Amino acid sequence: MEIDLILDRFYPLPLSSKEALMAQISEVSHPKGHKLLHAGRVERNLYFIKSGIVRAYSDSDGGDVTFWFGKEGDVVVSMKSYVTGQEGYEHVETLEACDFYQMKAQHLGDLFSSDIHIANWGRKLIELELIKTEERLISMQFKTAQQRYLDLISDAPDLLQRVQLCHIASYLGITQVSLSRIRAEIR
Amino acid sequence: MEIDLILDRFYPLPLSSKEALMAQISEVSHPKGHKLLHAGRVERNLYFIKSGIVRAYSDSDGGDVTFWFGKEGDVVVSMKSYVTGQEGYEHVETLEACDFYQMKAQHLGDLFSSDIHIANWGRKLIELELIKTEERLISMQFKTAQQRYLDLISDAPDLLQRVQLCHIASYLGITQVSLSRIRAEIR
DNA sequence: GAAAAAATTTTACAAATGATAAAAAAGGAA
DNA sequence: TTCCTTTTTTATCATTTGTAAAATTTTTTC
Repeated sequence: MEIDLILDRFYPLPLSSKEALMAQISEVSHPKGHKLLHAGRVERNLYFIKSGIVRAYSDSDGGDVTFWFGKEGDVVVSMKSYVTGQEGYEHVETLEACDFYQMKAQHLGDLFSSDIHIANWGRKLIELELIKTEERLISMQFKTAQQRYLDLISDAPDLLQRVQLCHIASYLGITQVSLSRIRAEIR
Repeated sequence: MEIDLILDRFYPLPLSSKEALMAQISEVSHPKGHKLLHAGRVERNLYFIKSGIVRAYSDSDGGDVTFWFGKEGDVVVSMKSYVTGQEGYEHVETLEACDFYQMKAQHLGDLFSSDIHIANWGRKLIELELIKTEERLISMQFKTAQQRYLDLISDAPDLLQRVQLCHIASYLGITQVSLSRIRAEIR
């Protein structure tokens, strides 16, 4: 997905603002398995996914817990790190070979201060992210694992083809064994 | 909490911007049990809590599920409704007699378009909200109900005094019986 | 303060999920 | 292909959580 299209996904930008954004963006590619963001660091870059798929995860007692998948058109940013300037709690790794559009968080911050259209574009981007997170939180709170799995395959059927089941299980908040049982029941 | 202090919680605003915001704000009070926002409606107002406590909840099969508590200084808004202009999925009701600062979403939108400081203030407000929601999602995914309860009483001990346990149980994603078991274990 | 209502806890049993280990299936490399 | 590694499924048992109903405590009302 071209950067031009990605930027337009969130909020209509005047051409001059879009160009100001694009002037700060470079392209970068990473192979499958590359770690893009590291928990415990203050991350200084953010990314838009041109192609490929990534996951965000946190360390836990018995392994890691995936809490987000990103694909073409999505923004990759260590939210905690970006918002508060403190160490982030998430790792992000590529699950396929990926192409990214890369930008320094500092540069984006500068644009927020100088261009009101970009400030509102950034606001909208975060607002949409918040809605999605809120909806997932609610579904974690009052849907069963089986319902969450069914929702997932209807919302993002390609995920099953592209992502290992162990990551999907942890994204759903269950063990891989439980997921396997659910899949067997449905069949 | 005075509106002046509330506005400053998120982002430093120049005096002129703060005054522009305050010019659009009026005060309103509601008794305990009042429904401030309704699921299924497009809500046109947002609120800052001057005093009191509220909960946001969604309808579910067997009753309602509380997914947010708001108290002094917090913003009350139907996020879905406000962001997308579509019907919201949440109800908000007062759990105590409450005083609010009220504002029309439309007016705030106008200020976002005309005042870059307010646009960035709004962005910061949402960013902080997103962090909180993300942290809760992660804790739902990889902490036990008991850990979540312990976190809650250390983060917001006053909640236990002010809110019924059935709401706290549903906020934690468990039944009231489970919560009761946890409380008995800890004692 | 007593009666009534509401909120919380307890109990017993059922269902769902987790932990572990082992088997089966799928995918990759020589 | 054939071997080897990784991923997924199956089976067993232990633990957690849910459901429903009763018992207890707390709060409200008169």
